[in-house]
Amino acid sequence: MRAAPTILHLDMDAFYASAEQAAKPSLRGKPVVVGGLGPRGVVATASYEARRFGVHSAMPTAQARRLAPNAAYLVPRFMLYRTVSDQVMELLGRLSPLVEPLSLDEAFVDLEAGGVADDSASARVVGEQLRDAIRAVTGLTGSVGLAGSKMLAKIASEEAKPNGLLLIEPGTERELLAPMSVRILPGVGPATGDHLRRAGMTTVDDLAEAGEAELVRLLGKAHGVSLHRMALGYDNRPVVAERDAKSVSVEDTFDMDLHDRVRVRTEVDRLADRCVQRLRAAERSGRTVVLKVRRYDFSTLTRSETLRGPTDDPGVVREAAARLLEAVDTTGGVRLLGVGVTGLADYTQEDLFAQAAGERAAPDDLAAEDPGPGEHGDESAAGAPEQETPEQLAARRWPAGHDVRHDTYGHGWVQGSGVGRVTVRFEEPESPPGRVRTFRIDDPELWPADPLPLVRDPVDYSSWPASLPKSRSGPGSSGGESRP
DNA sequence: TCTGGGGTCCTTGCTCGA
DNA sequence: TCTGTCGAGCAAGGACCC
Repeated sequence: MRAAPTILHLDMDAFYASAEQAAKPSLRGKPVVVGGLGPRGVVATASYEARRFGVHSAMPTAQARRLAPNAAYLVPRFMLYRTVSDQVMELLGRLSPLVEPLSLDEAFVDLEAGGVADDSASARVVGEQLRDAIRAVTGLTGSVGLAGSKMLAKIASEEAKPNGLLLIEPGTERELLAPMSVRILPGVGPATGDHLRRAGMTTVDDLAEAGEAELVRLLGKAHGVSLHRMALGYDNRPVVAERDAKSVSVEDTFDMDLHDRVRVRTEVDRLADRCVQRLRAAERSGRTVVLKVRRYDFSTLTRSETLRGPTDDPGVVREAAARLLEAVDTTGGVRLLGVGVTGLADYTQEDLFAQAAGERAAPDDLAAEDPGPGEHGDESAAGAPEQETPEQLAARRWPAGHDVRHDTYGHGWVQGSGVGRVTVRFEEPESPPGRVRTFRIDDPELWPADPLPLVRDPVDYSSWPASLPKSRSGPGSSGGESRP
């Protein structure tokens, strides 16, 4: 427990919303909500300005609109977020070979393994320089937690938010954790939190005092043992750089419940094909096919079937999913369908009989895949404009927040669209806030465009962190500020 | 108010073979 | 031959995370 605080946890602040504000000058300082905009959408990220209205992640977008009617509502643009995330991960990779990404905006780094820090002072210097580097390269802010374990580093970055750094000194862990809510510990969500509260435990100290046996009795072996250890500040999980995926799945929630059994079957086929596309892109195959059905009343059930060997054959997955669907009662309506594959392998040991049957039923035609109703329109094919027919022009969709280019007015983004019109604000990441113009959706001068870099000429960090840990003279280093 | 999508891990219950 | 037991594999669901 007295390990040097050389585990770093980075958490980008309100990542998707901040990236949108950086890309769109007119949104800076204003409430921004990124998420699903359909009738059943939920909030992925809210900017700090939107959070002041009570908007938060996982809230239904309809509810967010009631709380913050004047916020900007945008659909996620994963291509932009992935690009920024790659830049951040590249910086982390300069610090250590042991970087464990948790998502696009979060990662653990083992600084000691990278030889850039071995005590509190050097770890703090690295943390400050990293925050400066991220700001210089991406234009965004991130919060850094430093501690002797992953759990404590993550708690530290949470406490440091937004735009801060917190280092937990060895020996102070217990004292720091004791008064905190049990919900601060990883693995304690709403259900476990309620369970513990009913047993009279609300703080981390309550868990530590309760003892391992009592927690095991309440929560089961694995959960009870690990929770008690964490309550005492013990967590020796290593930072793991490479993690193999264990499953691949796709799912869609429909704007309206599906009642037609034939339509349900069609959607399952479509999901199976999308799932196999993802599987093949990862160069994997899988042995167990899982069908997920969420019914009209939000009850969710899964059905699975294990094949004789792993497959990446769309026909085989489609047929297995269809067999599983046969056993599910869908009267009353279906809200969500999902198809997944688990038991992943790097090779295919095809069930030859099943494969042959699949080939008879449908040729291997994934190239003809159609995107389906749940596709988010993300990563629209931007690029060299080609001649479009009037029908194609009239059918174009302009998702809110996506980039566009107009032959006359230049680069902008979609502020809204409807009744045959699309409203565009013409501005770029490093321009002043721009003005708004409205066009017909089939305007032949208007094109989907790729996102622009958030920082046009970033500081060169290619030699960073050569000078660590002795000095803090890394490029762009301003010393930063840290809390508390 | 009405709850996304893509994952991971754990628990429980059942079956089957040694 | 029958019975009990144990572990592995599978299926389903729940909780959690970002």
